[in-house]
Amino acid sequence: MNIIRILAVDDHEMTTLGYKFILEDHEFDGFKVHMDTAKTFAEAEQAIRQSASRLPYHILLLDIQLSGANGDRDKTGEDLGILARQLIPESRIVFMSSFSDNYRINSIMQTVNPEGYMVKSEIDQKSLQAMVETVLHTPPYYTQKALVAIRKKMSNKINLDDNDRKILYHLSIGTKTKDMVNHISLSLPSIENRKRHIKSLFGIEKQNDQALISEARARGFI
Amino acid sequence: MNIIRILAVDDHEMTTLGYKFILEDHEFDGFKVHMDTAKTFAEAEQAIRQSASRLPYHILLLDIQLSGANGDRDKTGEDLGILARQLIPESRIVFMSSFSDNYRINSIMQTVNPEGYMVKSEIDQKSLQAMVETVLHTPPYYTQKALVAIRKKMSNKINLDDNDRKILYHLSIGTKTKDMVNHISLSLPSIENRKRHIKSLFGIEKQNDQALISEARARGFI
DNA sequence: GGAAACCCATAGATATTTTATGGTTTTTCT
DNA sequence: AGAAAAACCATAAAATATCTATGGGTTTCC
Repeated sequence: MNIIRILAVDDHEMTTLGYKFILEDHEFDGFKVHMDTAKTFAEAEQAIRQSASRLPYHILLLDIQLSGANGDRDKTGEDLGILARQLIPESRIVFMSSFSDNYRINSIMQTVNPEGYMVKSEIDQKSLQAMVETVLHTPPYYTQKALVAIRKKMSNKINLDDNDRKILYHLSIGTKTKDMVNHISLSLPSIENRKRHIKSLFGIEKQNDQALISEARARGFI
Repeated sequence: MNIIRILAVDDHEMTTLGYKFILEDHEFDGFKVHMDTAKTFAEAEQAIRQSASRLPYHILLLDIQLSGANGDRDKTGEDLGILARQLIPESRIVFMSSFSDNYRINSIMQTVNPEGYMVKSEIDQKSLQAMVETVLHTPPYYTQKALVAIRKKMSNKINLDDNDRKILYHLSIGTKTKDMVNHISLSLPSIENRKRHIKSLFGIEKQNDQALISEARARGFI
């Protein structure tokens, strides 16, 4: 009987324990699951590094939010995913996220390109088991809410460049336009111009930033 | 008991009949299916137009390839989808395609943005029924091979503009570079420049068109 | 071997983007 | 309400990028 080795990372221990019980108890066709768990970025990193030199994990289940040990701006599950892709490229990576916000999903699809993405509210026993099967044999596996975000992005004809996206991102987190010059290597008038340009692409000429933000959100950019 | 009205369009009559038997016989939760079928673009268009003024179809199942009556370059299922979106915007559209080629899927996701996409080799009784349920209640529904193409596209950081994509498309169908000036409003040197540029984006500088085609295919552009 | 197509480089012409400047309107805060 | 801050807008010059014409070299294919 083959053993599928999984590492589950989540700062809520109950969550990883739930995964562990469900998957280790289940009778898969031709294999059994063995699961390790980690609660912090550091723990997870160590586990991944160790596994890299011996037996790489078959699957990594990563929460995106990892509350830091000391509370400050900490490494996320996304960083962990990027690291894992380098150290153990054969491993399948699945994100288990509380939110299905578009900006996050888009970013993760580009930086990590995971084999799976599950929105936590949609996870149950059956979907967990289906995820493992699918990810091992015919990835990818996405839950419904993740699919909705992905569809939104795919159907989008407008392609903004990096600077445009940065502008939208900063708008969304409340950065003032005049302060964006410190984060984006463009002059103030250029940023204003681009905002105008994006508004016209969105069909909301002559409206204010609030309208831009909500339209960008509706279109899945943020 | 509610009736869900579906129009299935496919030039192979056996295919639509298969859909009809499977879905009309199945006991859904709270509704029954009634299915009309059409074999050609013209038939389908008429059915859609008629339904628009009375009772719009709940779901359209569209094949992409519709062999024309007189054999020449004909309207496709994609055109039908675009038309249907205008005439009966509330209807759910699902493409039933023989191929999962990326260019097609990308194009359709942008022009029609269907509620579902099924690759025919993956269709069976169970998935058909699941598709109907999902598309009615929580779209979208994509089969596995469609998902693979979608994932490939999503994970792609590089964004090419319309002309770039046209160049790749024409390359893929064997158009000679010097003949592309007839299909793309650019001069020959510009097209050559763009090819070079795309190659550098793909990391295959100084290689020939064959390499470009296969790289573009690997990255899901064609 | 020769024609056709591909590949490459240069330079002038075009188009687009950025920037500086100066102003008006809206929002925000006291 | 009134002042300050920030958002908006327009113009023109500067900088950049893109396109095109031209003239080659190189590969591919009959």
